[in-house]
Amino acid sequence: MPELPEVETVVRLIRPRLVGRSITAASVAWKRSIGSQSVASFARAVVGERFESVERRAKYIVMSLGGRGALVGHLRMTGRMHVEAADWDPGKFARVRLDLDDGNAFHFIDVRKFARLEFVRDPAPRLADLGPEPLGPEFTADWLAQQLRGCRGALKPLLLDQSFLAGLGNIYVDEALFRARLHPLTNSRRVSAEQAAALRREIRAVLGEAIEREGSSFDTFYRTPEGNPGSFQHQFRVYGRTGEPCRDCGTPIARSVVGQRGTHTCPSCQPRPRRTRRAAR
DNA sequence: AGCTACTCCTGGTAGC
DNA sequence: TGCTACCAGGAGTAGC
Repeated sequence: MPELPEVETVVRLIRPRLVGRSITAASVAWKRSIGSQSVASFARAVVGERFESVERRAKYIVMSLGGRGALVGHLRMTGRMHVEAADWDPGKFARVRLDLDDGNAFHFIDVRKFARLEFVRDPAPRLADLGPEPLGPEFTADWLAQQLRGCRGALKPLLLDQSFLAGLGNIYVDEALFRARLHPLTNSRRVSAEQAAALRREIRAVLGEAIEREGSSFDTFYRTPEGNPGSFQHQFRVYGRTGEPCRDCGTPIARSVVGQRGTHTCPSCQPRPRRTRRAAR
């Protein structure tokens, strides 16, 4: 499922094909994909507008349409974006199509219908609650250590909270926690300054490496806008490796549930915190 | 504040 | 082969 590296990959690939292009027609095959706006008013809002910029903020894709507004996209689990020649067939999961003035068409494709592509006059309000970018300058070891000291809950749900830190999802949280040798149930308040520094370093490392490899494709869903799978799934150390030997110590990777999310750890490299709350299942 | 549960969805898979 | 049941999960929301 698209997390920060996958969204970044999508943005980098579609940006040069969209910026400067104008929308000549819009059609919507699944109404909820565009949020609560009617298809007619969505089409009125976007047709004739020109893409000025395509940027990523956390897992959102913000496509600015002049001063008139913006398209804000979120791929959730199975969303995809393509810019292709007008006769390209987007398949049965096509949800929104925007024809462009250069003869291409932008396609918003989504199997599970959770993804959104909404027109808003001002994207700022819906991005206002997001925490800092993990690859940005605000995300320092000191900042993380200080924030963690002020929180009480388990580490993993906090890292998944987009208002705390914006862009991580289940896969990269599991990978970063493993690399930092921290158990997902560690109480945030008990993370030392050294551990916070390691966690910050590993979060940035795992995201950076994943972007280099154009994200992770371990199922049939995520593809780059060129239709290629990413390759970071080959670098997974714990995610999806339940029962397989830890690459560092050979101990079988364990699966548990933390915060209703499948969670993968090496029981030996990431020992459970001394004073645990009840582990979920 | 921090939990839990629920909602939205459907392809893939396990079990029979 | 064909059926059913269940699973995955990002984010928003509600309730305790």
